[in-house]
Amino acid sequence: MSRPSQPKLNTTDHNGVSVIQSQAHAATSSSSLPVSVAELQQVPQLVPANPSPGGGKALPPSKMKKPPADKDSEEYRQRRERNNLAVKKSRMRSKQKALDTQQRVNELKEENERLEAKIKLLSKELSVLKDLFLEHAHNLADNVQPPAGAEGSSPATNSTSTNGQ
Amino acid sequence: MSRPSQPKLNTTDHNGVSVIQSQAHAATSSSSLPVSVAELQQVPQLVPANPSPGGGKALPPSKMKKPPADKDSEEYRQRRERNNLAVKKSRMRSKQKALDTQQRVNELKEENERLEAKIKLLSKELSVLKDLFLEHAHNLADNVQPPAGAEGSSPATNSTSTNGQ
DNA sequence: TTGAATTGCGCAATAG
DNA sequence: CCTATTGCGCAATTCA
Repeated sequence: MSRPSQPKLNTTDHNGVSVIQSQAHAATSSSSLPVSVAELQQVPQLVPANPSPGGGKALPPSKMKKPPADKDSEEYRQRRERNNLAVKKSRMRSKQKALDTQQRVNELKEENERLEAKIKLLSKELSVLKDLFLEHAHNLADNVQPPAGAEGSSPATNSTSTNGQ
Repeated sequence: MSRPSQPKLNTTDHNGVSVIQSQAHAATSSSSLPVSVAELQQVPQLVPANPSPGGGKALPPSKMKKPPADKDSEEYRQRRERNNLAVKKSRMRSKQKALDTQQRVNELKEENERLEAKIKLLSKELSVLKDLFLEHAHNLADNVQPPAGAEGSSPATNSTSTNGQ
């Protein structure tokens, strides 16, 4: 949780030294094995040994920390490369996700506009119908029963306010 | 796991070598001299000279490249630090922006729901009013004019379909 | 030309 | 043990 490892030290924290042999990938000709010297670099074993003492089973709490990092070790290089790939992948996904999210915003905004337009339309329709309704109601209430169709007799059209959000 | 195995463009791109002297601020040794050794490291001038050829004006194609990078130069360190700062800042903003965008999505989604609910409501209201209207229209059309308020005479309520967009 | 801002990349610590 | 994430520094580029 959180980030305990935060040495406020500025320049060069863990990095310290980072010498990488420039294995110019140029040539590519014959010399197949570029680096392979020094593979017998034994790390100081923090734990003397663990030859299944007694029963000969279980070895769970092997609190083996980390032998710093065998620099030019073959395996080291391999791990680094793997990690580098993972990092690249992860970052790619991250970026993609950001793009997707941005696009989502655009889509939602669009839909929002559509919905608002629809609301406007419905509101208008409603208001019209209500007005018509009121008009009739008035006619009925006033007992005004014209013999044959008589419109345009409403001086003040009560505009019903649309539901205020 | 599928390991595409990177072809060759392996590590050490521009990096090549990256040795960073610890430069522990704590005076580890007696030489209290802060830092100022080796400052006369002149870089090989890539361009011999540029004595304004022709007129004494204009200097567009001054292909002055960058003397690689004076490693322990005082100014170098300063520039690095500045850049590191800028990088941190930039990344912070970038991350913040991503968060904001994500939140924007949430807000828009919320508003969308609200709008849809409103649409549903309005549609319902409209449908009711329309029905009522039709009913009355029928009554009038059928010339059904009860002496004094007599409703409930519509056996089949015509359900007007709501406008489907 | 200069300096800040971005960007791609590798390293190491750590989370899962 | 391995991959995925994350913070960080370096260097090349792009912007102003």
